[in-house]
Amino acid sequence: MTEYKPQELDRKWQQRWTAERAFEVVVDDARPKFYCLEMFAYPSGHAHVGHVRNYIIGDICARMKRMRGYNVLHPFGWDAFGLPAENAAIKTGTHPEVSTFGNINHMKGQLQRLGISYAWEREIATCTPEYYKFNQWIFLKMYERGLAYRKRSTINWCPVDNTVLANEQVVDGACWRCGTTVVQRDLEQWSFRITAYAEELLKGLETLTEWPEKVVVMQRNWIGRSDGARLTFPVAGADLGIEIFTTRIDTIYGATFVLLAPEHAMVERFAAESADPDAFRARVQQFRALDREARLTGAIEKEGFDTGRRAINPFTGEEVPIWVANFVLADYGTGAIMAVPAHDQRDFEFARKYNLPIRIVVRAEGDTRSAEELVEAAAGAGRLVDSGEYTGSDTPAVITRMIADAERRGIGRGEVNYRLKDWGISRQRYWGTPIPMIYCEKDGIVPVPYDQLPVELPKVAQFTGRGDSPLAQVPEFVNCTCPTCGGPARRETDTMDTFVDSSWYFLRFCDPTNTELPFDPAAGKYWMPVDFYSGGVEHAILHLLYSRFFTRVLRDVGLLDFDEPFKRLLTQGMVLKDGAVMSKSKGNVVDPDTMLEKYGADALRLYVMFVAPPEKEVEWSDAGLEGSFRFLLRVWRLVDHWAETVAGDGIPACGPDCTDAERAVRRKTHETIRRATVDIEERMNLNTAISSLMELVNELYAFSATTPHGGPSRETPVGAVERVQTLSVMREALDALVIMISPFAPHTAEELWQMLGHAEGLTRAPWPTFDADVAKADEVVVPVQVNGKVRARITVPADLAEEALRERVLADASLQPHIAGKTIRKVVVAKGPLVSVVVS
RNA sequence: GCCGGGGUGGCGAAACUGGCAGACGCAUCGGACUUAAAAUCCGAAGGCCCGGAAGGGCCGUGCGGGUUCGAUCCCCGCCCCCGGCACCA
Repeated sequence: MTEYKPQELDRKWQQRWTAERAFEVVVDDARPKFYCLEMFAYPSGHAHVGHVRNYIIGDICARMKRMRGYNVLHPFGWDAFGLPAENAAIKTGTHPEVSTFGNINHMKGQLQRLGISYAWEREIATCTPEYYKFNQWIFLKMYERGLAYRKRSTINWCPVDNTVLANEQVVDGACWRCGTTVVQRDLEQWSFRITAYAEELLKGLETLTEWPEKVVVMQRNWIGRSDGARLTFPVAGADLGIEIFTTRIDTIYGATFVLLAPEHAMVERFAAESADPDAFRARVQQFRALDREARLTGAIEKEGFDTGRRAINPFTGEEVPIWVANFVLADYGTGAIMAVPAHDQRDFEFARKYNLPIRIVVRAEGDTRSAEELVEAAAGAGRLVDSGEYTGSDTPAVITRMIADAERRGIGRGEVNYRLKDWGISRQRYWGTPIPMIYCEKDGIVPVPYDQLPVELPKVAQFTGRGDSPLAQVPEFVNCTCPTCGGPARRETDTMDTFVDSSWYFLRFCDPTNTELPFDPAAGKYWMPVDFYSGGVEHAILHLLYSRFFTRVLRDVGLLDFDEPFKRLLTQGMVLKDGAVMSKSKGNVVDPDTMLEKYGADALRLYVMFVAPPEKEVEWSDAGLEGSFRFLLRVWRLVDHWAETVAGDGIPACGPDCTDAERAVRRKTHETIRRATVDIEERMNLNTAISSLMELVNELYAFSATTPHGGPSRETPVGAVERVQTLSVMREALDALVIMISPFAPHTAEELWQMLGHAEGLTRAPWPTFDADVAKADEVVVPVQVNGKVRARITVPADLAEEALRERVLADASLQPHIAGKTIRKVVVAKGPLVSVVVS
């Protein structure tokens, strides 16, 4: 018997694949393409089995599709910019570039040792000028289209380190490094106008039929469309109007006050016009400060104060007080609302707290409570009361009518609002893509001309973690000439959010070396969209939404001719150890290399796919890995036992003269082909695909034991001679088994494939085809239920007619005790087949 | 609070969405091989009860109802767990 040495096989076949460039691909219009992609990796240094699970899932898919005849693009790359490398530089002084490429190098080795079939010649790293040049290119296209613009927004600022902090650098409201309480600061920053595509991004979700429902719902909620109306409440005694947004115009007769966000523009005006402006402003400031602190710790108490001004309800003509309230959001809707305490829980709490009037104007059927009796707002639909001409109308319908009336009277209009906000992309960091903009005293904001891209990161920079943007401290970078007037100018010193990098990298893989464009549109047209995309749920919203946004922008720029980048999405579950997510800080990581040394890549791959379906979380188990290794050994012994006899020439294809046992083996073989193919290709239930292969192996062991060769655990007796049909059947079974196991255990399978006498490698061997005739059984066991309980099983010819089956069932001896002397009410023959008898 | 997804043997799971619940594996136990052990091969195994045994009976997919010849699957009402959003007017 040949010994199974997985580590040697790993090396041998990995070298072979590399030498043969087995996974490289070019555009080929003659073959159907398949783009299989796993979310690229942040090069943190070491991949643990949790990360690696995702790459294995993608690899099973890629390898299988190759054998199914597809031209498979399966690339990999690195999401290489980011804060951790810069933080490390601040701590250790190592330049981010050095640590990043060191990490990439190590992780690439890990993936190669796992035998993941990547087209490595297409590898990209987002931190290279060749890549980020096109971040800048896309930015400029956005700028031209008005999709990139400057706006004031709030950032976290550490007053001691004098630096901007990312949200994850703020721990319990304090700076991660020095512990100082973080303050908010307003900065001019670049934003992408993703809201311009809000409706399209929402609509597009309906076409994503191969995405997990969960992710679609999360995106839908994130975009948060809400249909309502914008109405103007004139300010009493002033030539002013407060615009409010409401989804419940039907409750307007119950609007007993108006609320402004503390940041609302009119607040400052009211302050200035008030008797004591300073006191007024102090109160507003107090809210803003309280608000911020409370947000950091959790729930905030609703608070507000009366501005002393009054607004006129445009429907009732009634004057109502205008208050400032801390819970009104400045950046949603208009930053002002009409408060209807009877029918909105927040307004209700506010009104009770400050003794503001509560007026019921919508009643659910049978509800006769007075406003004083309410213990919470009645937020549901109902019939309007005390609502002038609208009294007696019902909630959903009356909204349309009231909006139309408002429009006619020029006091408002229907409006759609989105929760989705524009995407602030400026980061005051070094390790990212420089934003290609120039500030000139004379010409203002000037984009860097395309022929001057990329704006490269200066190699030298101080990583102190203090002060403004690190790039602002590099004069050679900052000082430049204005492209328009040639005079002295300053560069933008902020870099881009790394989500920009990952919003189009899948397009770059189509044409990774293009120096003129992000990618050749023809290559994009051939390879895109990504047919199968897998990665963690943590990217369910941002990364996937931004990618969908970029795809549409690039479509409008003329580079693409479709809307959605990812056809099928799989969100893989995490791997837990001791019930917790693996992380370096918890010290519970399982290092794939350790497992490789012990069992080889294939056992690890197989185990991780076998424990549970890919979407599910799994708990790591050494014993489980051991079990998968045992299964591979079992396969190895089986093939090794038969290889020599079965590999020879002159063995005919399986013919009609098989014994029952041989036919049973063929049946199992084809049934396994059917199940494994569907499980891998359609259902992505990789665990059940493996279990069906295990069943086949078990059956082949049992069959072997009945042949002159004997079972695989024994030496083949000298002079054992098999029926030629046995050899045909075994050859068919073993070939199919080895091919089908190869996506999971490619190294072992290649070796076995060679042992079975195949000269060509396995990576593009044709996937076996299912033959329904072979798989069909001649006899079937039919369970028979009496009043819902299985009372007998009868064996009948598979093609027995339904009528004959009924007769056989009712005549069956083992059933008699259950039906004798009773009246047969019904006999149901169900598919399966299964017979259900109803007696009484 | 709202929105998703789940609760199946000792454990991971399966049942291809209304048709034999627990495939496949892990752990366990028994047998074979071995001087012995490991490895390997073969076998047992949801719970309770009857039987010496072969075998048989009842219960069983979080809980309570319903629809159906038949429910892990569909419907109604609860309980628990895991994710996401969280004053979005």
